[in-house]
Amino acid sequence: MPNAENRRAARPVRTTRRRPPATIYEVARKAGVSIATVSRVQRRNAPVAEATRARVLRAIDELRYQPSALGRSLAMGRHGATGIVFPDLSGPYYSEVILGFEEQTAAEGKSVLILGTHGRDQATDLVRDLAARVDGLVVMGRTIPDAEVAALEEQHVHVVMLARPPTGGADSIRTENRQSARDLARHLLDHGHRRICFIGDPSSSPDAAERWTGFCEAFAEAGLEPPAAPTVSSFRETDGRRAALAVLGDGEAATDGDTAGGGKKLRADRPTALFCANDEIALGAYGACAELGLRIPDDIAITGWDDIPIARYLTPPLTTVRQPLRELGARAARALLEITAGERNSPIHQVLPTELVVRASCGCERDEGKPDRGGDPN
Amino acid sequence: MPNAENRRAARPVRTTRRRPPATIYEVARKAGVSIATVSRVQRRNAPVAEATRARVLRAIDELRYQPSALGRSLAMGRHGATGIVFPDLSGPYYSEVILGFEEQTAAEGKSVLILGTHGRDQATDLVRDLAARVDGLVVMGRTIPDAEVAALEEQHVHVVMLARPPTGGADSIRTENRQSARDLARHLLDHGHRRICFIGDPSSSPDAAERWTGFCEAFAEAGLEPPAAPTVSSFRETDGRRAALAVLGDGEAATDGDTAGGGKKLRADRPTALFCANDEIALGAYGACAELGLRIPDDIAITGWDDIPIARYLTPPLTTVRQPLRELGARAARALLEITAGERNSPIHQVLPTELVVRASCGCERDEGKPDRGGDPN
DNA sequence: TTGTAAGCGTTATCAT
DNA sequence: ATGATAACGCTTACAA
Repeated sequence: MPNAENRRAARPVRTTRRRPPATIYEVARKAGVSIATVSRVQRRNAPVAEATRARVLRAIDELRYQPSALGRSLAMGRHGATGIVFPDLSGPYYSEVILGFEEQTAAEGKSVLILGTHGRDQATDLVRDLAARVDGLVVMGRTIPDAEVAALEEQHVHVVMLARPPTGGADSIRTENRQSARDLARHLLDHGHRRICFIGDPSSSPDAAERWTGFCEAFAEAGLEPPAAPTVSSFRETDGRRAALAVLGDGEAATDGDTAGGGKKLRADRPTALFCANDEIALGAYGACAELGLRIPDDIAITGWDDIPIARYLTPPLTTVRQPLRELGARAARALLEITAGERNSPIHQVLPTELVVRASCGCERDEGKPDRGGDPN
Repeated sequence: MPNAENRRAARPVRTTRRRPPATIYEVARKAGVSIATVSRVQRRNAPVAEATRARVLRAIDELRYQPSALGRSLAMGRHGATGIVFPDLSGPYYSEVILGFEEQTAAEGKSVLILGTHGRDQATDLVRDLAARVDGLVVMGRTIPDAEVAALEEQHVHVVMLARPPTGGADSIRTENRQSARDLARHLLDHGHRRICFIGDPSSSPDAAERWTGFCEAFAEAGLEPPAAPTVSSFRETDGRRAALAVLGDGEAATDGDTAGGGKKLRADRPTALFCANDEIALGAYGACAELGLRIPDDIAITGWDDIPIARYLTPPLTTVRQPLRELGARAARALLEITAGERNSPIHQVLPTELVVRASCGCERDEGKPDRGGDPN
C-alpha cells in the first residue's frame, strides 16, 4: 500500500506548511457522524435531520473540506467531464468552436478537456488517453481514423464527430459546404470568370473535399469543363501564398522567406479568379497578388471561406462563406451532453447552414457593417 | 440560428450492445496472473519475466484493456492534468495563450482542462470545482480574488498567476506593460500630439492599469500634464467604438446599433490621438473615425495593444505593442509543471518583454512583412 | 519474479 | 434518520 507517512512528510517545505486536504472521514469524525451522513449532506436529495446537517455543514466549513473529484467519480462511474479534440489549436476557427463548446458544457457543470494532436504521430494514443478521462468527446475532422472512432465507442466513450461525415454510431455535426461552394463558384462564373483556380487540399479534410466537389458542380451546371485538379495547399497563409504565386507567377522561385517574390513575371494562362478553400489561404493569395502587382478584384478575383474577423477589414474586403462556428461547437456540446446523459440512444446528424458573404474581392461593390469580437481581457 | 429540421430521426436502437470496459482484474484472470503483475507490466520500470509480460500484453490487447484514469489517479494521488482559467474565451488573445499552454502540457503527457468564467457570479465555485480535478492551475488576471487564490493553495492546488502580479506563494507570469506604454505614449508625443486620449479601463485588469500608468508617466517625463482620467471602455470593439465616438463626436446619441453614427459634428476640443488599451478597442475607434469622417492618421492618430492578426491588415496598418502570447501560455505551463513535479518550492515571477510595432496609424510611414497564422483545419 | 492485500475518497445499499 | 460496509479500479509495500 502507498505509505501515507511518506506522502505528507516528504515535501521539501514550501514555507506555508500545508496539511493534506481534509477527507470525508475527518469531517465525519469532527461532526460526530458517519461518512454516509456527510455524503448525504452533500447530495441534496438525501434526508438528513436539520440539526445533524447543521453540525456537518459546520465541520465541512471549518475543515475547508472539498470532496475529492476522483473519489466521487470513481464511485459514481462518471467523470463529469467532456473532451474536444482538434488536429491543431491555432487560428480563429478553433477558438470560436471551443468557445461555443465550453459555454454549453460548463453551464451543465461539467469540465472541458481539450487536446490538439498537432500532427503528432502518437495522436491515437493521446486521444485514447483523453478518452479515459471523460464521459464523451468531440473529434474534429480527420484527426483520427474511422477505426479508432469505432474502438473508442467500444470503450464506452461517447463520441461526436465534428466537421466530419457520420461514422459508426456516432453523432455528427457539420456545416454545409457543397451547395455554398457551388453558389460561390457560380457567382464567380457569373462575373464572367472562366479560368478559376481552386486552392486547397480536398484530401486533407471532409470540408475541403466537399468544397471542391461543389466548386466543380458549378462548372458542370454552366455547361463548362471544371478544372482538372485543385492547386494543393494546406489551410495556412504561407502555404496559400506559395500556391497562389505558383499559379499566377511564371515559376520564378517563390521561396517562403523570399520577400522579393518571384519577380513580376506573370503566367500567360494564369487564372482570373482564385477560389480559396479558406480565408487564411485567401490572405496568402492577397499577399501574393501584392507581390506580383496584381490588383484585386480588377486583375484577379479572390474568394475565401470561414469569414474570419480579418476578412471584412482587408482591402478590398473579402468575399467569403460564413460558418456558424460557435454554434457548431455549442451543438456538438449539446449532442454530447444528451448522449452521455442517456437521453437519446440513436445517433443524430446535423448539417448547419452557411452563408455567402459577398464583399468586394469577387468584383462586387457591396460591403456591410461592423462586428464585435471578443478580446484581450486584461 | 440554423434550423433543427435536418436532425435526422431515430434509427432503431444503437445496435452494438456494448459490454463494460475491461478492468485490471479481467486482464489478470485471462493472463493467469495477479493484478499486481498486470499493473507492473504497464508501469515500465517494474521487473517482469519476459514470458509473463508477453502473456499479459496479449490479454490486454485482446480485451482492449485501457486502464481507468480514475482508479489510477486515485491510487497515485495525482490527476495528471492541469487547468487554465480565463474570464472569457473569445478573441485572439486567449486562443494564442491556450495554444502555448496546451502544447507544453500535452507534451508532458498531461491533460488540459479549460474554464471560462464569463462573468458568471459563481466563478469562484467553478474554479474551485476545476481545482478539484487538477494537480495545478493557471489563473488569469482578475478572474478570482486574491483570497480565493490563497484558499486554493490551502487546498493543495498549485496555482500560477497569468497576467497578474504575484499573490501569496504563487508563481506569476506577465508581460511588460508600463515601459512599453511609456514608449508608445512618448512616440505619440514626439509626433507632436498633445491631446492624447487613453481609452480603456485600468480598473478592469492589472495589464490595463499598468498601461495607464506608463501612459501618464510619458507626459510627466515630457514635463506635460497627463490627462486627468482615462476614457473608460471594456476590451471589446463595440465598446471601443462607443468610447471613441464619445470623445470625438459632439455628443449626438452614439447608440450601439446606430449605424448612422452621431452625425458628423465633431468636438472642438477633441483629442488628436487615441491611445487604445488593446487592438479591439482600436478597431472600434477605426470604425468611429470612419463614421465621423476623420482620416487616420492625418486627422487623428490611433494606437492599439496586442498586435492581433488583423492589426497589420487594417488601413492604415495599426501601430501597436506585440505581446508574446503563445510564449506566455507556454511559460505558464512550464512553471506549473515544475511545481507540480516538485522540482521547485519557491515561487518565481517572470515578466516577458513586449515589442513596440510601429506601423502607419500613428503617423509614421513604415510598414513590414507578412505573418503566418494557424487556421481552419478542415 | 510474482502474489497478497491495504489503501486512495467517494457513493450507495443495506440494516438498524 | 443514521451507521456499517461493500464496491469502484488502481498502485504499491511487503511477503513469498
